[in-house]
Amino acid sequence: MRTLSTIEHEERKRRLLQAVIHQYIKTGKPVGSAFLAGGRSLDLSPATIRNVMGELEREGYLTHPHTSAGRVPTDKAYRFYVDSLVDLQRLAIKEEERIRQEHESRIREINELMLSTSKTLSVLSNYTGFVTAPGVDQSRLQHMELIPLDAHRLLAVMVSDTGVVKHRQVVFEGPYPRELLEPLEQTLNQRLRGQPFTRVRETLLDHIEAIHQRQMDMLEFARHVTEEAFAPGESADIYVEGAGNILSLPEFSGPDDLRQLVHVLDEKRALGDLIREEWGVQGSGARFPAVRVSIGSENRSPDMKNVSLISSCYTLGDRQVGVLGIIGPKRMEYSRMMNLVNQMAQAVTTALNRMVGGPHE
Amino acid sequence: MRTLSTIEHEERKRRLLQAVIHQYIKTGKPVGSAFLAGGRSLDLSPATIRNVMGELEREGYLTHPHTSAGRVPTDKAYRFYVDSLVDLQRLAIKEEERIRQEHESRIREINELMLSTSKTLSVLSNYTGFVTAPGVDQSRLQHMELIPLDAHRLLAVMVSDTGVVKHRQVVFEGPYPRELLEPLEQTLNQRLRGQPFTRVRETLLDHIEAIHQRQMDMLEFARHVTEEAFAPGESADIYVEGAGNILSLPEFSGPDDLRQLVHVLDEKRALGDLIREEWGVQGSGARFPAVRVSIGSENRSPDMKNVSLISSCYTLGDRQVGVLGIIGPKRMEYSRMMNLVNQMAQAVTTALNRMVGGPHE
DNA sequence: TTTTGGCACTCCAGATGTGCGAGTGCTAAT
DNA sequence: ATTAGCACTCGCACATCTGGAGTGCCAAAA
Repeated sequence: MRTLSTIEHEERKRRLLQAVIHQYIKTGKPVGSAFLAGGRSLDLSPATIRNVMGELEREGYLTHPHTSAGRVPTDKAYRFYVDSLVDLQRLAIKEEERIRQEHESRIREINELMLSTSKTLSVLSNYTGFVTAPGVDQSRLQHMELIPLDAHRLLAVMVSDTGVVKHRQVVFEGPYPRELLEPLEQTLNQRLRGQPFTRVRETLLDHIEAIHQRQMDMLEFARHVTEEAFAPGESADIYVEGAGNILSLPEFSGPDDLRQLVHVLDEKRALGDLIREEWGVQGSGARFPAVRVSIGSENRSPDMKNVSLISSCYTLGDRQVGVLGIIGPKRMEYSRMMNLVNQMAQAVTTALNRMVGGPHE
Repeated sequence: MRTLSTIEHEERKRRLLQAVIHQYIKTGKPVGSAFLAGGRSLDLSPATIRNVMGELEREGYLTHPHTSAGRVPTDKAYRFYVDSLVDLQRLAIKEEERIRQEHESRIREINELMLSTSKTLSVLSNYTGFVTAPGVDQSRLQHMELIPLDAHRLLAVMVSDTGVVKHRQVVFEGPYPRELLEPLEQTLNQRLRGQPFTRVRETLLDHIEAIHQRQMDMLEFARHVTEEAFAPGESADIYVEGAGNILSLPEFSGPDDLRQLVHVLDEKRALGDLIREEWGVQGSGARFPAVRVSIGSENRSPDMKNVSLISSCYTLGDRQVGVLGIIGPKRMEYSRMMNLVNQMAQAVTTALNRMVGGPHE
């Protein structure tokens, strides 16, 4: 029989590995040599396959659960698999339609958009879907309003250019100078429009003496309002849906793995940090690979060593303002899921830009 | 031996039942006659105890998991047990302190109050804690503001007397008459202040012709704003914390029970309805029993047949505006938990009233 | 009449054993 | 380089066994 060149050999190995992973993803059970020999794409005997699998195991792509079980892909194998999925072949039109239908109905507010998005992700993937709301870090103040509530409380309403509305009560010990409300509001709007949220507080406190031109009263008033309104608050607006889905998977039978996972989902703050970290590292500089995949131990959090995270970001203009994605088992249909996440990211981007731009822009 | 009167007999039975439940709550394992005989409070032989337990079983208070296991309390037994816990003896001062400390720090906004409350409940109980935000049904509109965003969008901000702020974008097809903003705002505030939220929409739409006095333009404008601003939106503001806690309990080992439960917690909307229903039935009319307990099958939802729900409501003035509580296994330390929930309800009531009333009232 | 000790009985839980099948690794033949 | 064949290894499912915990009932004691 003809001698195989090293290149051909490697190529075959790769094909075999893909077959193993593919099969394992489908069934979730360790896959043995006999089965693969049965499939038509590889035309080899079980014995040969065994040899190759042996190699792959030595190179760290496969493992045995125990001596006489089939092979199971390692994280390294998944990584290889995902990397080779550059194609990202278009979803069948049908599925694309499905996404639209499921998602596009009645979203008018940011809040609804987030809710709808996480739910859609969860339903279509059958795993856990999440979205982070447009981050305060990335947004700029567009408008600010001070609404008097009573003699010693007023409500500061802040609207960001991403369409997110935040509000905050400002409480005074005694009655505040009501007549200064409007002038202050004007000043604030003048100075703050377009400022990134993160800096708004310091900038303003730094330059607040400029207000002094008017009145001594105003100074204290302005300072207090600023302090309170822009005090760092609860962050981590993250929407999670379908946490239950993931629990019904066979691989999470042990109550230990399971609890870990729920713990992650429970601690939304932590989850938010994790996701932001994932996307924060390399800024929007790199021509973005659109969809990122973290497999098992590649994740920062050890609690997520048994799951994979597929995420993408959505943008407003050219700023990436939020992240969305799904959390599922390591063995999942990566190509479909990556597509789903990708589509959703685009959908959200579109929706967001239209919402903020208004219907006529 | 002396004859026992029926009364004495019943009394003993009761004591025995309590002992069984108590023990089962502690250990989670079926309790047998021998064990109870060992305890000093009952001074009876195992045989006698068996007899009595037999009776209790026939009356539906106890069951066998299988022929030769100890007895396990039924829902009926738990109900009995809870009903007999009228005492609600004060928590040890220490624990009361703990609640204060854990909870009272830095809550200034309703949102933070809710967050902090559910978290506190969860941490102190080690189960799952929840709070429903002050219901829209129970609140009245206190103030309303219309903030122009751009040529065809404005933001309606509504403040309820419970301190909850809602906002909503109103989008116009074309530009709206900006000069009518202030008059409309005034009119709205005049007519709507003090109206219950639930009715605000119809009332206004009914009487909207009254505005007609001014201008024809105004009519359409006002109608559109009203429609959009008060359109029924996402309801179910419910905060849930510590969903993970409950999963680590031995009784939820089977993935089936477990998934049910997570499902409930996942579907916050459903959970909210459930809870509201629980408290909606008999209005605030009855001198309120402060803390309510639903055990297993007493719950409306079949998904909750394996857990108990301990809840109480908090009030603003004399209106009960929200519900809080914990979800835990049927076998839990009812007296302690009921106390906890009770305390928390009082704490939230205090905080809420102070917040809304302001620091000087 | 009530309580109690005794006893037979039941049934689960855990330990132990067995056969089977799936899958491997190696070697010798092709 | 590939393949067939074969011995070997384990885990899994199943049956079997056994100890113990707990019951129900009965007859004796209080």
